[in-house]
Amino acid sequence: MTRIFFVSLIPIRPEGPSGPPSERSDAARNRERLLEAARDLVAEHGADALTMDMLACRANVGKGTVFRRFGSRAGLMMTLLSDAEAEFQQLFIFGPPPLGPGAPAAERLIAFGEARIAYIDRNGELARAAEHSPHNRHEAPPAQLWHRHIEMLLREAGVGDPWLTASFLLSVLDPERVLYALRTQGVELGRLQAGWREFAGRLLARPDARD
Amino acid sequence: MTRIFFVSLIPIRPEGPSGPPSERSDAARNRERLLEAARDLVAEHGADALTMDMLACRANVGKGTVFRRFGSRAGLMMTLLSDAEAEFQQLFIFGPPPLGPGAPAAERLIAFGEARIAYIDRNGELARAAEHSPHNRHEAPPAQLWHRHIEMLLREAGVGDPWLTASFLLSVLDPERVLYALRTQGVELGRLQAGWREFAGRLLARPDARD
DNA sequence: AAGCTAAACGGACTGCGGTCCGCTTTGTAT
DNA sequence: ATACAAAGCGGACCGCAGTCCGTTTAGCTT
Repeated sequence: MTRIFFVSLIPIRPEGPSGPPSERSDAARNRERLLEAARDLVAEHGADALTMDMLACRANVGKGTVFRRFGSRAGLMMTLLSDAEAEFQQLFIFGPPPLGPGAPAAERLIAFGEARIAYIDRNGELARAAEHSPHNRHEAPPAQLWHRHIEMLLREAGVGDPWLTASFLLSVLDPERVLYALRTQGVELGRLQAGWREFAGRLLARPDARD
Repeated sequence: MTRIFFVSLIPIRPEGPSGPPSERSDAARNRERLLEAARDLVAEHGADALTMDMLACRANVGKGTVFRRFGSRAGLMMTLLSDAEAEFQQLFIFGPPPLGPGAPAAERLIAFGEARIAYIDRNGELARAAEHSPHNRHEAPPAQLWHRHIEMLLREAGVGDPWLTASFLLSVLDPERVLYALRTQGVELGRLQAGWREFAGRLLARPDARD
């Protein structure tokens, strides 16, 4: 049985550049200024070093404006990530196997983790900062989508309690943890991915393997 | 081959009540005051609501004193947990099987996770706060001990890259995640433990099962 | 008992994320 | 052109973790 998910694909953030309420011109101008300044600051000093005051100052904008636009520091980081995130989503939902549909669940799960780890290796600091919110946390739209995706794969593979198991697997792929391994512990990207392959492979290994 | 680990068992915190440099009397008095005040505040309002100013005020002590004693908020929480933590350590190192030595690795791992989840259900807020440090994080003595323990079990079970796999499993048992499932998502303790049983069980299932 | 020194003390201060609210700008209705 | 509401703006303000440094005190020495 095929489940159809009504997935809103791109809208990582609720509002696109031109929403129905039609953004006021000064607001649009300020949003551009802020995004440009934020990208510059991240490029120069890294995501962790970016402070909201610094950003407001650089963009010649009041601090209140920054928070009205993005809600929080995490929301800003989310916005900065949205392009990369949308691309990643495309790949595992519509892309070619084994990441996209067409491959067996076990292979798709392995590919998902490998791709996610590579993603974190590239965009990890932003991703980590995007989750560092007192509220939200694991409730951001992308996280929910990953969860549903993995849950579906696990159900396909006949794992009991796929929902909970998906949570477990997402813990392993948490940017905080993955970055800690990559940066602080100095684990090589390849080793991490190989570890995931064995981990996920064992988890979905069918005792009655036959193919 | 049996590996012998020189494990310093109790010292979750570096210094005990009577260290060699012999604590000054006023310092000892203030430490007691602070611990009592901290326990009261946690009992009254929960660990998350405890602020360092509040604690200093309640203990009739300067803020600087609080930080000299515990280093950080996380350090304070660590200290408050040290008794429960030491007890937990005793159980999985010296206690009866299946948690303690004597049972097969797979069973010990399952028991470890179940015990850890129950522990987090009891002391989770403190444990989560104890890890919420900008520095340290996964480097606190207890976490290293758990890691070595799980690593040993995985090696015994013939898992490749036991070190990395142990990191993965500890991600799943992270207080942040477990508490989120228990409190925010409303997952029942029993379901969480059952999920872990299946998860860890699958992971260590030997394809050539014979016993 | 008096003097001395290192340890301990306390609270003002900093930096940061986030909020609030009185003022300004924009787009529209007349 | 003018008036007017609402959306937007900005920066003073708050709470909190953590630091700094001038002052106090415990406990040893003589």
